[in-house]
Amino acid sequence: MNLSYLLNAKGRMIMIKITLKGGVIKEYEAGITVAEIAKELGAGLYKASCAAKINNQVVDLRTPVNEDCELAILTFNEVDGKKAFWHTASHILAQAVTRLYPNTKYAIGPAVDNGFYYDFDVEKPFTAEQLAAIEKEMTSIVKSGLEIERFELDVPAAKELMKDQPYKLELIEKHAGQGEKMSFYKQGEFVDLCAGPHLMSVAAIKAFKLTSCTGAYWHGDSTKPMLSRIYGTAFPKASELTEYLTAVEEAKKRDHNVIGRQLKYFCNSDLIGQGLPLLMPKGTKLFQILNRYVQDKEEYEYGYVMTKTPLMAKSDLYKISGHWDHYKDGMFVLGDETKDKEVFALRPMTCPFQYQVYLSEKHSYRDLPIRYGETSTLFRNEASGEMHGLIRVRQFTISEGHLVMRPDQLEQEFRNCVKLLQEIMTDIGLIGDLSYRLSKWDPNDREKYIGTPEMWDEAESLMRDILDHMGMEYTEAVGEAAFYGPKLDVQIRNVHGKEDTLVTVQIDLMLARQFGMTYTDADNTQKHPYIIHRTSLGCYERTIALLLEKYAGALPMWLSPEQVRILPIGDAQSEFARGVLKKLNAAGLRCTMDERNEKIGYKIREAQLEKIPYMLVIGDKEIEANSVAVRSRRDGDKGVMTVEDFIAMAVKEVTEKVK
RNA sequence: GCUUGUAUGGCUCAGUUGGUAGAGCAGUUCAUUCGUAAUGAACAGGUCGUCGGUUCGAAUCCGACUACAAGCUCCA
Repeated sequence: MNLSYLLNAKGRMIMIKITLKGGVIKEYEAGITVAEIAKELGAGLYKASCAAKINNQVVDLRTPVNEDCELAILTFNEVDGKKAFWHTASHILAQAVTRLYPNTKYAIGPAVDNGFYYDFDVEKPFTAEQLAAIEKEMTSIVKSGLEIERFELDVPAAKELMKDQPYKLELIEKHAGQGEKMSFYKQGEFVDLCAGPHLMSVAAIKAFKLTSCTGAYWHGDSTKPMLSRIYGTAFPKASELTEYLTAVEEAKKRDHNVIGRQLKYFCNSDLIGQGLPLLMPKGTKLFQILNRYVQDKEEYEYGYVMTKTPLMAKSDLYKISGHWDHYKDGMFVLGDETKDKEVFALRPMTCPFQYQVYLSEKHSYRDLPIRYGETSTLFRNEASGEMHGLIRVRQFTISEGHLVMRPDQLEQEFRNCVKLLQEIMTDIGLIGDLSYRLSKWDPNDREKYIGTPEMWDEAESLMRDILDHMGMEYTEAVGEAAFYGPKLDVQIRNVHGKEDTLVTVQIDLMLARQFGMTYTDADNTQKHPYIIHRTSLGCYERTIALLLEKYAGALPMWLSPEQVRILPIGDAQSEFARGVLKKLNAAGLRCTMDERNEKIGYKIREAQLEKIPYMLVIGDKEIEANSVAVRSRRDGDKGVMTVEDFIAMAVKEVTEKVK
């Protein structure tokens, strides 16, 4: 290897200045590797090092440093350190699998948010039973402490090395045009085409666990073959692994799909069908509370007017809107196009319906914006494997709205939509769990979208500008837009870590043209309005699911279907207790009474398990003092107070929406 | 739609190598009127998701379908 570039004119080693964390500058000979620097800085740091950043670029520990730079050694405590750690774990997994199942073709194995996976092409997909054996093999690999070497090959040599690995060949082919060399990592007999970075040896992956196995399409493309994916996670210390696994188990206990059924918020019926949950009385009450809250807020604070439009329409409507061409697979079509004179379809979105309301009269620029709101039930024929509790269903009700406006009003209206949704998310307590995503179209997949590239560029840059003006933090995602325009998607994770869109605000410059929607401007010309499609609370079913998970079923007082339960000790207190019940109901509190002939401990246990915020125990002592003994589900016995004091306290908790 | 699992009384689960089902909770009835997370007893409740196959015999083995779970794809 020719290292002459590391020498100066006099043939002496060039010294370079490296700025470390905290601004410390150290001098090293050019060509020193990051790992050597880490070792020089301290054995502990070297042992913990996973990767590094040179001038803010993530690099492998083996990277030679040839010029002055800023250097940060990354350990498992940094995100990119974790990624390298997990990526190395995925190689150990692949090595174990290829040892146990020599005919395996291996595809890709990256780090993900909380661990790693590796995709394999095997004759029979892996099942959970096989994971233990694979883990055992992984353990022996880790114990062997194999060093991990990195090397590079040109394309022909890379292809020769990977000649038995079709997926790797495909990846090499994909990168071949870029003129770069292919990098490989080798640990013992196992070699993988891989961009890295990786740890120096397999020995650090002490605590790991294979968590699940499942199918996954090659390149995430459902037309490609399905591979067998194994998920796992790993940590530097066993205690951290245990902690993580315990946290995952704890999170699953909050699963709305479990507690929502347990607490009788919803159920399903085989006879009714998949993705069609039934809201039970408690779920319906919660729906009603949220719905009234949203409708009032939109009408009285944000200037919305309400519509109530049909749940279905003739195919003609969807042909104009573009749904027939772009969304038909997702719709429930009633009738047979080839035979019936008229074919109807249940609506998958509200937009074209509210547009018809707009179109029913002439509009002046002075009338705008018009903000249409609707508690709108929608129907989407999701593929059978996609349903999930209340989060993904075939019929759902959304806090829907369409704002029709002049272009000059767009920014203000958009800002108000975001403000509204943030106020609502603050009130219900989910604000801290949200992330924002600008969902853009995919210019390489024109089929999926209507409109011209110019219109898309305009709509997307309008949205980006507004978001930037607002100082919002957001990510951008290609190919996530609606077929008619870009979206600001408000994302949230469920207990399984899966991300879904909770709320969306969309800019639509296209559909007004399709439908011939106009207003008369000040210069007496007809113009197409801009439209914002938006939700505020999102869809009720999904939001209810996330609320149940957030609070593990113990909803805040203002959202609780049953806020107070009165528990008389015996029949003797019934009359007094009924009087208390009346007063509480009159104060607007959702209150019931448990008059059953049961012991007080039994009644308390039930109310506690049902997560009723307050229990009022009434015995002779309370009657005598004209009071109630208050027990909170959170703090237990809170002592005795007068009915009036309790009402004042409870009402305050409701009005202030205490979490 | 795809991959892997799962499916036993309202709920949570047992059911050993195939010999037509068992518990706890919930329910009903009776007794108990009780002070901060389960009073006691008795009774009732299931052709083991559906359909078909193998077998003298199927909850148990095989197949198809339906539903549920996690993941992939898709999506609010």
